[in-house]
Amino acid sequence: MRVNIGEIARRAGVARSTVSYALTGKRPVSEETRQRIQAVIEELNYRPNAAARALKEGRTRTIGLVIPPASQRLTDMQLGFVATVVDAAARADLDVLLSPSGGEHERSFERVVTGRRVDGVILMEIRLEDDRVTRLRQSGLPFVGIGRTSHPEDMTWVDVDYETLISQCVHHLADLGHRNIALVNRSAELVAAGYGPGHRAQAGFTRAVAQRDLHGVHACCADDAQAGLSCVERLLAEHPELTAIATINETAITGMYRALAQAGLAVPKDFSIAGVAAQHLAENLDPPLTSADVPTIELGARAVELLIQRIADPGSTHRHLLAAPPISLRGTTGPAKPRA
Amino acid sequence: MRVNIGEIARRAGVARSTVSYALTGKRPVSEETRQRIQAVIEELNYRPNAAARALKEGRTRTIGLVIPPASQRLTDMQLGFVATVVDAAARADLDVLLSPSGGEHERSFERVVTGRRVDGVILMEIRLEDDRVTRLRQSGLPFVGIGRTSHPEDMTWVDVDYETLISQCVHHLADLGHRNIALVNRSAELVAAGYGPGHRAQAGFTRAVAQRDLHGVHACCADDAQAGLSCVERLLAEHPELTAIATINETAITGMYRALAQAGLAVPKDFSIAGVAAQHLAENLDPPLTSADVPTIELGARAVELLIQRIADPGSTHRHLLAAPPISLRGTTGPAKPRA
DNA sequence: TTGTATGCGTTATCAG
DNA sequence: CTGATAACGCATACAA
Repeated sequence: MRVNIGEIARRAGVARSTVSYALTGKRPVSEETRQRIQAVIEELNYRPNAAARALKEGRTRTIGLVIPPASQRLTDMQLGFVATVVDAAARADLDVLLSPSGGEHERSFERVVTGRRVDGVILMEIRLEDDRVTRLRQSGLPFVGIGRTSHPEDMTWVDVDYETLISQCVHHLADLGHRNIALVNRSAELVAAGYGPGHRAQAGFTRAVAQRDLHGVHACCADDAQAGLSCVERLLAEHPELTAIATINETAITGMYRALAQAGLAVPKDFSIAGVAAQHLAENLDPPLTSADVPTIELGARAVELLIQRIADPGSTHRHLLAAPPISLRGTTGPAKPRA
Repeated sequence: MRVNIGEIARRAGVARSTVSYALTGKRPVSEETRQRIQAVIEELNYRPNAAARALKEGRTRTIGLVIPPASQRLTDMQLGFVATVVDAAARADLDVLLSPSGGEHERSFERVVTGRRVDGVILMEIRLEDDRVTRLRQSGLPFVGIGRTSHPEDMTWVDVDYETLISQCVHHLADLGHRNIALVNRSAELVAAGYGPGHRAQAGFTRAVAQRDLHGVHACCADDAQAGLSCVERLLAEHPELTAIATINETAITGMYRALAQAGLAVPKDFSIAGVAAQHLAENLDPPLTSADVPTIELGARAVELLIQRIADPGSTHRHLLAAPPISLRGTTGPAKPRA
C-alpha cells in the first residue's frame, strides 16, 4: 500500500524525476511517457507524500487557524469565521490545521508556530496586548489577525469596527429619543484580559454617549443566555431609567429578551435593543435583532486572501480591513417610552 | 532563522544523534551534555521540523476531521463535536486537520486520505451508503465515524441512537395523551441522500406510532428558523388534529416556536414539542426544550480515544458506542388538549 | 555514554 | 526530452 514515486517510475520504466515533472509540469515531458506514467499512477492510486514534499519544498500547503479554546463555546460570529476560513482555504487548495490556544493548550499553539507545520497562521480572538502576536512576530511566520492589537500598524489584519458600530447603535437609539442606554459587553474576564472588541465597544459607547449628552451604563455579561437574563434583570432593577440596550454579546441576547419579557417590557414598544451580531443569528432571533451584521464570510475569505499574499511575499507592507457594516433595521428598536 | 538539529549539535559540540536522543529520551544521555544541549535549544528556540519527523517516522501526529461543507451552516450538535474533538486531540498532543467534504471540496478530502497527511480520520455526517467510508476503507487509513452506515459492523463508530430517542419522545407524548403527532425531520435533500439520523428517526417514529396506535405525520424541514416556521405553519393547516411535534431538527426549532405562537398555540398548554438536540441549545431556547440531550462532549472525546486505539492497533476489532441519553423534561410537553 | 552512516519520498541541479 | 544524484531534517541501527 505504501506506493511512492520510485515505484511509479520503476513500473513506468522512467526516472523518478520524470515522474515528478510529469506531475508538476515544471518541465516538458513527452506526451507518450506522460500518459504511461499517468496510467501507472491511476492504477496504483498514487499521491505524493505530503511530508516528503513539505520537507523538500519548505512549505506545507497548510495554514494554521488559532481559535479560542473549545471549552468555552464559540460564538456564532467566531463559528462563521472558522467556517469561511476553512472554505476559502479549501478553495485555494490549502488545508487548515486547527489549534485551540489559551488555557491548557499552549503546546498546540507552540507546535503550530514553531514546528514548521504550516505556511502561515490566522489568529482569532486577539487581545490588545497579545503574547501570541509577539510569538508569531518573532518566529517570522506569516500571519493575519481576525482582530487586532493596540498597535495594529505593524501587522496584517481584518477586524470589525466595534467602536464605530456601537457608536452608531447609540446614535440610532438617541435619534429615537432614548436618553438612558446600557451597553452590554462580553464577560468581565474577557474585558479585563484586554479583549479588543470589548474595549473598543466601550470606547465607542462612551464617545457617543458624550456626544449626545446621554446617560450611559456599562455592564459586562458572560457568554450565555442565563447570564444575559440575570444581567438585564440587574440592569433593570438598578437603573429603572433605562429604555434601551446596545450590545456586542450575541450569545446572551436570548437571555436579555427573556429578562425583558419577564419584566413585562415589550420589544420594541417599551424597550429597544440593538447590537453587533452575525447576520444569521440576528435574523433567527425572535424577534429578529436590529443589528450591524458582521460580514463573517467576507472577512474570513479576505483573511485567507491576505495570508496567501503574505506567504507569497512576507516582506510586503501590512494591509488592514476594518469592516463597519450598516445597521439592519429589524424592528427591535422604536421610539423611547419612559418607564414607570 | 532556519535552525535545524545539526545547528544545535554544532553549537553544543555534540553529534546530531545525541541531540535527537536528548530530545526523545530513547537512549541515556549524560546530564551534563543534556543540559548543554537544552541550553542551546532554548537559546535558538529550536523545535524539530514536523515534516522531517513525519517523513522519517511514518506518522504525522495529526488526525483529520472531515466535516460537512461549511457553506451549509453546521448545527449546534456538529459544532459541539468539532469543538470536543479538537479539544480531546489537543489533550493527546495531536493536531487536527480540518477537511470540508462534499460538494466542491472533494480535493480536500482526497488530499487528507491519500496524501499521508494524517494518521487517522474522524468522519462526521455519515450517510447510510457513504462513498467516503468506502474510500477510507480501501485506503487502509484508520478512521472512526461520528455516525454510521447501514452496515455498521465493520467500522468503528460512535453515534446517537436517534431511532430509540425519537421513539421515546413519541412514547412520552403518548403517555401525556397525545394521539396525533408529527415528526419534523431534517431537510428532504438530506433524507433523500440517505442521511442516517433522518432515516433512523423516521423508523423510530413509525415504530412508536404503530406500537401506541397513534396517527403520525412525517415532514422534512430545511435547517433554519424560516423553514421551521413555514413547515409548522403547513403542518398546522393541513393537519388540524395535531397536538404535538417530535423533532431532530434543532436549527429549525425557534421557527417552530414562532409558528405555534403565531397560530395562538401556547407551549405546552396547547401544544407539546420534544426532540433530540444539543444540551446547550435545548437549555438556551425560550422556552427551554424538553429533549434528549446528546452528549457531544463524551461522544467527541470517545471518538478521539477510539481513533487513537485504532491507529495504535489497526487490526483490532471494531468498537461501537451508541448513545441514548434520557429525555430531560424542560417544560415544553404537557397533557394533550384537543385543538378546535 | 557518544559518534557515524543510512534512508524516509520529493524535487532541483546537473548531465546527457 | 530524459536520467542520475544530491539535498531537505530527522531518527535509528550500528560502531566505538
